[in-house]
Amino acid sequence: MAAERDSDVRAPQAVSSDGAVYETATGRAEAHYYHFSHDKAGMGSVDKAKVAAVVHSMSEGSSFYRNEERRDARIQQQIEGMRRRWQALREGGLELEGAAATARRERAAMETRRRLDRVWVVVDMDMFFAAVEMRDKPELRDQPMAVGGTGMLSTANYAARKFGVRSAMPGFIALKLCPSLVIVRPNYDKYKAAAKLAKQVFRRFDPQCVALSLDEAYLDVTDAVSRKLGGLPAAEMAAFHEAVWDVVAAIRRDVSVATGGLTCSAGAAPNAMLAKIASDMNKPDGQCLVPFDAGSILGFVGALPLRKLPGIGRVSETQLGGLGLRVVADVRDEAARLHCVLSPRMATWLHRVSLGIAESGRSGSEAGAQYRRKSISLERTFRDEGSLAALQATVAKLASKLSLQMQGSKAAAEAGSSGADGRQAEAGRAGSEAGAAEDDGVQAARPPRGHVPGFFGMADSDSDSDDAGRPKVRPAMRGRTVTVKLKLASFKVLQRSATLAEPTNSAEVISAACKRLVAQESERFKAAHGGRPLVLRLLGVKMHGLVFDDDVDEEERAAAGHMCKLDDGSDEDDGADGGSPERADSAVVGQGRRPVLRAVLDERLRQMRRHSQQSQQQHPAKRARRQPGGSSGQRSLSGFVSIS
DNA sequence: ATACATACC
DNA sequence: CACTGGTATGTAT
Repeated sequence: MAAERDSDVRAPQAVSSDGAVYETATGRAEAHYYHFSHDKAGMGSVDKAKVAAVVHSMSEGSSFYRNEERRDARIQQQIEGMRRRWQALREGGLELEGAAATARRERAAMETRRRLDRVWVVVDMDMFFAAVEMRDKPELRDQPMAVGGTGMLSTANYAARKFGVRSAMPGFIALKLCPSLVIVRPNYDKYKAAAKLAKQVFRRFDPQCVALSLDEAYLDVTDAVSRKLGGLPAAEMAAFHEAVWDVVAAIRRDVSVATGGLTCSAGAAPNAMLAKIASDMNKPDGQCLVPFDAGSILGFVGALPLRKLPGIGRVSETQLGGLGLRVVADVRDEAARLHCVLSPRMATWLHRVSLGIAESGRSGSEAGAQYRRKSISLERTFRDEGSLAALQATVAKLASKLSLQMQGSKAAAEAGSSGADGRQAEAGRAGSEAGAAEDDGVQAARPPRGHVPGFFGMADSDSDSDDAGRPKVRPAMRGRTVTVKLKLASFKVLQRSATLAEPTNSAEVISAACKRLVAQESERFKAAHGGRPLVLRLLGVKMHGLVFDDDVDEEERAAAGHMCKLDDGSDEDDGADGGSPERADSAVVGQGRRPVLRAVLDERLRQMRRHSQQSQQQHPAKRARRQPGGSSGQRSLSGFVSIS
């Protein structure tokens, strides 16, 4: 989480090639838009050692903590293996020389693909949930507060952060750190309403903007910047940067006005990855512009701690740290060696992002590609339970709930409150924000679709209409593979899956399959543990291998004897158009149609995550992934700016 | 195809 | 009191 800086009237800044922040000549625009300043403290004044001690004392000896220790031990072991390989690489050795050649070729090819002709902006609402609560209850404003429950927090305001309270922190630990902390239960409807207002602003700057979560959006503002430049060739880079700066300031100002004073932070850059990183650098209530030239970009990314890269989480950071790599420039310098120690994908991905290169086009969506979810799941945490009958009852409930969601909006609507289960309306969802600092980690990223109010205590997670008020159609789907997730009382997680002969969304079929898997595992556990029962703290049911009813192919249409033409070209999440469920980056389906919103979102997710993950075994970290070729047909700014 | 692990919000 | 929930994807087997 970017160190919180004070926020009032920050001069426009950009980062120069050495990673330092410089001022542009564009101070005025935001000077009068931004007013209040959260005290700069943020986490800056937190006594980290003390916080760590408290957190540790609260966790020590718990099942959770013991599980974490096992996990850490495993990771450390992997790192040992990596380190040995790393050190065994000899200068001048065959392997390393070969890798060096690969890395050189790779870099040259990547530089070829660098694009500086699109302007991306990532907007991130500041401590979103908490900000909404504070806006609506002034008495909370000067009070340390967080949104969530005693189990888990979603987000905390800055007063609370001073005590070390963070997103994704269990509420009971937060209360130890800050006894006066006020924990407010989430009011998702309010957050959604606020997000909707913000989105209306985003749409004015980019009609195809994508909301990645309630509190975060991605915008391609290239056209808005062009307009700002009024068609005049902004031969000067400074004038171009100023225009970008002003557009971002305008977005933030308008969001604040539209939402009744909520603030946001934003980053602008030639690609979404850089914009995302930049959005975190001047929060809260600030913005950061990454200059549109390769030299500055290399300096900017090079100085970043690896953890700042979307896709590098706690584990990858630790692994790379074990090799002595701390900032992005380190991996750039060690690209060859990394090719010898990491999986090819991970190595290539790291190399590419270390150069600040990422997809900058709108890709798939522009060709009318359609987003289709790959899986749908529900899971539930409960008190340790060792009775198989009780566990199976939960499985049945999850299965029927999932079945309902898979049957689309009609089924969900008809189900009404029957699915009830009001009793478990507990904490519902809470924190987010894996691990480290980062933004505000408002999680509720994507409300489960077809969610029936009340089941998990998240009332009305999805409204019946989209942002434009059109009725939302949630397509029915079936899945071929069912997976049950079991979290033991020890926090160890197991998963067992089975592929069915036919795709289904029947509650009975799903339930039966899941129960069988759970029963099997229960037996296996008893056999292996001298008859001790399998005690769980969580059960989950997931389906993948999905086929959508509105996504049938030609033969099916013919056989069904009707046209499944549901898509009107609107940006419905799941309009039908016969697109395949896979990526269709190059599929030129429906040229003139508006891209499906979700497809764009999917694109963003890919760009940011594609690279995450890694796996333990031998290869420590993430992977890489080549992006589909840059999309064409986009207006370029090259007429306005000289691109180096 | 299955299992596990990581990441993101 | 008490360490979430949902989706995606990489890697290994």
